Formats: sequence, structure tokens, C-alpha cells
Amino acid sequence: MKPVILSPDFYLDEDVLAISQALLGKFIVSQVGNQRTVGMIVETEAYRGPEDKASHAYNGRHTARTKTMYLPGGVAYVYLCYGLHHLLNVVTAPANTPHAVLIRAIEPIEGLPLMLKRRNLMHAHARLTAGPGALTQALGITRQLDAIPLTGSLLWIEERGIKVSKKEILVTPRIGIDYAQEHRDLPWRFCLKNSPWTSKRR
DNA sequence: ACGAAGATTGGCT
DNA sequence: GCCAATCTTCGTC
Repeated sequence: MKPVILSPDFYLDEDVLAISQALLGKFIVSQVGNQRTVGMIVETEAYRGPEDKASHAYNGRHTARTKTMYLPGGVAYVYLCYGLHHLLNVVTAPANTPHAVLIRAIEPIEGLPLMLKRRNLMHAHARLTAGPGALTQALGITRQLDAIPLTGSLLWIEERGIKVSKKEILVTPRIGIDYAQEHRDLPWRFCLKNSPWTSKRR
């Protein structure tokens, strides 16, 4: 099947848990620096805006960093974590509903040599694109891409006819958000069950 | 203005 | 398994 770029409508759904699962098996295409790299999404996490203590937009928090989350769905939210790692989120829901999906792992599909170079690796291994900070490095994604549309010419997401059934999705609590109190154990992390490219717990 | 903490990773023990 | 790296953000003084 010919690739179809996801339309803006895809991102406007209010159900961020549904979108998080729908993104599994979709292809993320980066054309940063006019060089193309592609990965299939194999792991995501949902962050449900105002009522989610793990979200940057918890309690309606509105800051310079989080303003991207309040844009209409279909843009990238990229921020710096631990002063080192650029993390990529897909903003979802209509404007002023700050829901987002964190992309946590991809399977490398195209542009392997460039991914290796960006990651300073000699050979491909399971860690190449597993983990939210690792995959952005492989795709060349930095905060310069914050707030750009996911329907544009630098970064977009495609459907290539991969069907993912509920049975193929592993559902677990989210990672690295122990500070989120009663929201810590919500089962809002989604992985493709049989993928060797998902991130590992530490 | 100051300081603590963070949606992580890679290297060393 | 443990810890440093590194810097922005945000709450508090």
C-alpha cells in the first residue's frame, strides 16, 4: 500500500489513550537537513493534560515550555530532558486541551547509516532507537522542531497499511514518572508485544 | 535571584 | 546496579 500521511483530523481526537495505541505501527519520517530517516513506532505513552500529574500541563500549567501542548493536535512537542535529551511528543486533541503522546521507541526502517552516525555507533543493536532520548537522536530531532506541524515537510507520520490488533499491544505503567503520586501506576504505556525494538526497564 | 529536580542515557563496577 | 552528565524550568525567597 502506498504511504498516506496522517491527516490533521487524526490528531484532533479527544481520546489520547486511543491515539497512543493507534500510533503503534505507524511510520515516522524525518527529513531534517534534507536527509531522510524513517522508523516504525513501537512504543508510546499517553499524557492527559490538566488531570494527569505526570503531564507538564498538569492543573492547567501554562508556561513558555508547555505552550506548545495547547496548540491544536498535529504538531510536535519537543523539550529538553535532564539538560541532555530531546524528547518527542505528538500533541493531540483540539486547541487548549493539552494532551500529548510521548514517542518512546521506534524500529529503524530507512536511513540506518545516518542513524548510526547520529548515535555514534558502529553497528546496529537493540539500543539504537529504543528510548525517547535515543530515537530523537537517531532521527535528528531537536527542540528546533518544537511546535512544527506533523503534516509538513520536515517531520510527519504515515500510515503504511500495518494493522495492529489489541492482542498485539502490551499495556504497562509509564516509565520515569514516580513523582506523579496516584497517577504513577496508570496503564498508559503501550508497546508492540513482539517487537525487539522497545525500551527496556532498568 | 537561587536552587532543586527532571517523561534519560551510557559507562563503570 | 549505581552514578555522573548537563541545563532548562519552575517554585520559592
